[in-house]
Amino acid sequence: MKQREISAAVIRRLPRYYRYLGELLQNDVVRISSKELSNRMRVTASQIRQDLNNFGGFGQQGYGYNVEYLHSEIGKILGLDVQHNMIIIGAGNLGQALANYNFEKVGFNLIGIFDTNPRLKGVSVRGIEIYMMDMLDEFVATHQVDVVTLTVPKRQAVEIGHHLEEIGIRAIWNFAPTDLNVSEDVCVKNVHLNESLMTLSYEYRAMHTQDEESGRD
Amino acid sequence: MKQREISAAVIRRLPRYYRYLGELLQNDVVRISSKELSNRMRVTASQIRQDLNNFGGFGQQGYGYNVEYLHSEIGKILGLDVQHNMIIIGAGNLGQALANYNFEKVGFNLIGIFDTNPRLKGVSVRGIEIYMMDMLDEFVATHQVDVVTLTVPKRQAVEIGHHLEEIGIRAIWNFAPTDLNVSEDVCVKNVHLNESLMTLSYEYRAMHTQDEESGRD
DNA sequence: TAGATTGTTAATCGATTAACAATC
DNA sequence: TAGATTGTTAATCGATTAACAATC
Repeated sequence: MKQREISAAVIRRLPRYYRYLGELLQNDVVRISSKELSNRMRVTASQIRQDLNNFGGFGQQGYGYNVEYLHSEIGKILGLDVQHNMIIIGAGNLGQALANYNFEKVGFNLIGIFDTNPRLKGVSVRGIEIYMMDMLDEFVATHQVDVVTLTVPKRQAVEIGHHLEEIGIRAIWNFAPTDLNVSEDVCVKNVHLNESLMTLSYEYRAMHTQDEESGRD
Repeated sequence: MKQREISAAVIRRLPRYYRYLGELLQNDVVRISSKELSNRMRVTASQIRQDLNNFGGFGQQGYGYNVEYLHSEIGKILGLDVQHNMIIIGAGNLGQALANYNFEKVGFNLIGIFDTNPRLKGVSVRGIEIYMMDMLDEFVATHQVDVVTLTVPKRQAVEIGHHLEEIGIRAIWNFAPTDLNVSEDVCVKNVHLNESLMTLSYEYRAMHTQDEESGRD
C-alpha cells in the first residue's frame, strides 16, 4: 500500500484545502465541486482534482465532493488524527507566545517547556511548567516526545539541534534563523520570520517600482 | 530599466543566500565560487548562478564572487537598504513577541502597536506604545506607515485587512490563520503557523510509514 | 436518461540542471 | 599563458493546466 512520493508543492496546499473545507463545514455546506472550490480559493479546479487524486478518489462524478468526508480525509492525510507530544525549547517571548497557542486542535499537545534562564524555573505557561535545560535528557527519556519546537537564539540552535538528534528526537519545528545541521532522518520545518519579512520587503519595492514605471509612460 | 518578472521561487531563495553570505562575511571570507557555496547550502551551483543572473552579473570568471559585494547587492535587491515604518495590530502574545524582535536590521522600524484591550492602553513594549484601535486611522494619517503586522484573531483579520486597504496601507504581514480578501494592489505575506505545523505532521508520519515498510521487507 | 462533474491522460508551461563558450 | 569559474544557452525534468472519456 505504499503511496508514491508526493511533491512538497502538493503537501503545502493541503492545509489550505483543509481550512477552506473546515469553513464550509461550519457553514453547513454539504457538497462542493472542484469548480466552486476553485472559485473560492483562486486556484484551478484542475489543480484541486490532481492534488486530491494523489491520495485517492474522494469525489463522485456528477456530484462533487462531500465536504465533511473530504475534510476528514485530508485531516487524516496530514496526520491530524494522530496525537503528538511536543515540547518547546526556548521560553523567550516567542516560545511563550507559541506555548499559548492552541495547537491541540491539530494534534499537538504541549507537555513541557525548557529554558536556561533560572528566573523562569518552575514558572508555568498555560499550566505547562518551564524546566531547566539540564532536565531535558531525563525528560525525553521518561516521556514520549515527538516534536520539539525550537525558539532559542541562533548560536544555540545548531548545537541543540544536534543534541536533539542524539537523544532520539525525529521532528523539529525550528524558529531559529539558521539551518539545523541534522541528518536526513530528522524532519525539520523551518519558520524563518526575518526571511518572510525580507520577501515582503522585496515585493513591496517591486510593486512601487512598477507604479513609478507605469506612471512614467 | 525594467527588469523581467522574477519568479517567486527565486525570491524565496534570496534571503537564504543573504544569510549564508552574511555568515561568510563575519568569518572574513573574501571570495566564494558558486561551487563552494553550493556545497555549503546544498543547492546546485547552476541554480545559484541562474538565480543571481536574474539580477545581473555579480561574479567574475575564474574568480567567483566577492562575498561583501554580493551580500550587499542581494540586500539591495531585497530592499533591505530602504527603511520601512511598521505597526503591529494585535498586542496579544504573538504581537508582543514580534514587537520584541529586532527587525530593524532588515529595515523595519516599529513605530506603534494597536489593540482593543483597554488594559493594554498606554503600556509600552520595548519603548513602543500600545494604542487603542480607535486611534488607528488618525495615526496612519499622521505617520508614514509602510507595513502592518497583523496578529489578531481570525474573525477580526479579514475586516481589519479590508479597512487597512481603505486607509491606504499597501503591505501586510499576516499571522491570522485566514486569507485576507484585499485587492492585488496590497502585498500580503502570510505566516500561517498552524499550516506549517500540519506539513510537519505530514512529513513526520510519512517518515514513520516508510520505516515500517522498509522494516517489513 | 440527460446533465454534471469527477478521475485521468495529454499538452503546456516553467523551473532546474547540465553543458560549454566566454573571459578573467 | 593555463586554469578556473562565470554567464548563458540548451536539455531535462517536474508541475500545472487543459481536455475528455468514464460514470454517478
